[in-house]
Amino acid sequence: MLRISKLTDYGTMILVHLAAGARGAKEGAVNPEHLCSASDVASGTRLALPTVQKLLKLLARSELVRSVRGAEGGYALARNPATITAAEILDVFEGPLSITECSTADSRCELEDGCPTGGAWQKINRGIRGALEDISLADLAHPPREFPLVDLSGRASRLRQRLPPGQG
Amino acid sequence: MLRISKLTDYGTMILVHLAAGARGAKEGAVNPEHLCSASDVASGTRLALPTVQKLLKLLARSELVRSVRGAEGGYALARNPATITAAEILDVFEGPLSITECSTADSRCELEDGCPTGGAWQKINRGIRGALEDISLADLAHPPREFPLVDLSGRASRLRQRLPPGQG
DNA sequence: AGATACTGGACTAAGATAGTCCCATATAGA
DNA sequence: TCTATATGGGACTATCTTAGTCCAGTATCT
Repeated sequence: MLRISKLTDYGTMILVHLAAGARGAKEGAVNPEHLCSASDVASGTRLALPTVQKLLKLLARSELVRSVRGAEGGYALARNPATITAAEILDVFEGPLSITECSTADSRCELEDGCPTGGAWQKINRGIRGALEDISLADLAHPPREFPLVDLSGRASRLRQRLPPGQG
Repeated sequence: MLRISKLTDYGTMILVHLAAGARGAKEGAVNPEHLCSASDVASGTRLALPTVQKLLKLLARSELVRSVRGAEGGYALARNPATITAAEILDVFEGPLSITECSTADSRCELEDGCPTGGAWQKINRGIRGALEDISLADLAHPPREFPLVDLSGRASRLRQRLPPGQG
């Protein structure tokens, strides 16, 4: 099935950690403004420090995380976790890549003329992306029991008999 | 974004070609029962022959394609294209892999206890998979303008303002 | 028998991935 | 000002995956 890299998974853990904010700061209040150092994050997530450093650097270059240099510096979310989407997170770590090569902007598909799939995977990709834009970092931190994804098909569904309505 | 490999893309082209069946056979009728040789498929899809041979071998081992050996042999779909799902196609070429490593059956995630994402990606993965099970090979051959995918979030949507109802 | 065509597997080159390390730079506080 | 603490930028390596090719074996039709 479709895969995201380990680093993306780690990166998500880091973001969730930052969203939880200053756990361990004074009176244990959750405060996403609180600066966490890379070491804080590494011990909090149990990931290796060099890996965490690398990923935080990446995140700081994106618009999801801000950084403060120097002693007492660190990292914090740049925006409210509810406004950061899963799609944005994937963009940071995997780039704006597409489900197939021939659907990225700068690679011309030399088979396109006779391509019998007519870009179906690309359309599916856009559908998935749209769905991921509806999932926020806050959701990732406190996920519902399931993410009921429905109707990629664009038609009345024949096969579906999954979740009853009204859960979540 | 989430990616499928080139080979999966090629494999889909091959399946679509087989679904179109005996184009070029007598009176041009579409007949998915018609046996196509690897060379037929290669010239029909403009893919390299060795690659097509490799992929057809893979497909023949799955339950999607049947093969007949010997002179006048070849490959044909084993089932009606409307009953073959995009999820099954991905399974053949990418294996029953998951969006993250720690959600496959035989790899234990040593971070699971403290994993702050609580398996959110895995849940998203199941959602995507469910949606892909609603897309048939027949759909891939004649895709709608878009695959409107909705509501991965499990809540009322805040951000959505995409496709108007009633298209497809 | 000979031609056709699938079967199984080996093999290679190129690229992506995961992880580590080093040095430069910025800041707070003694 | 000096020092400790942190981030910033990037190089580097081992390993795995991917894409693509090729060959020897086997089945079947004419």
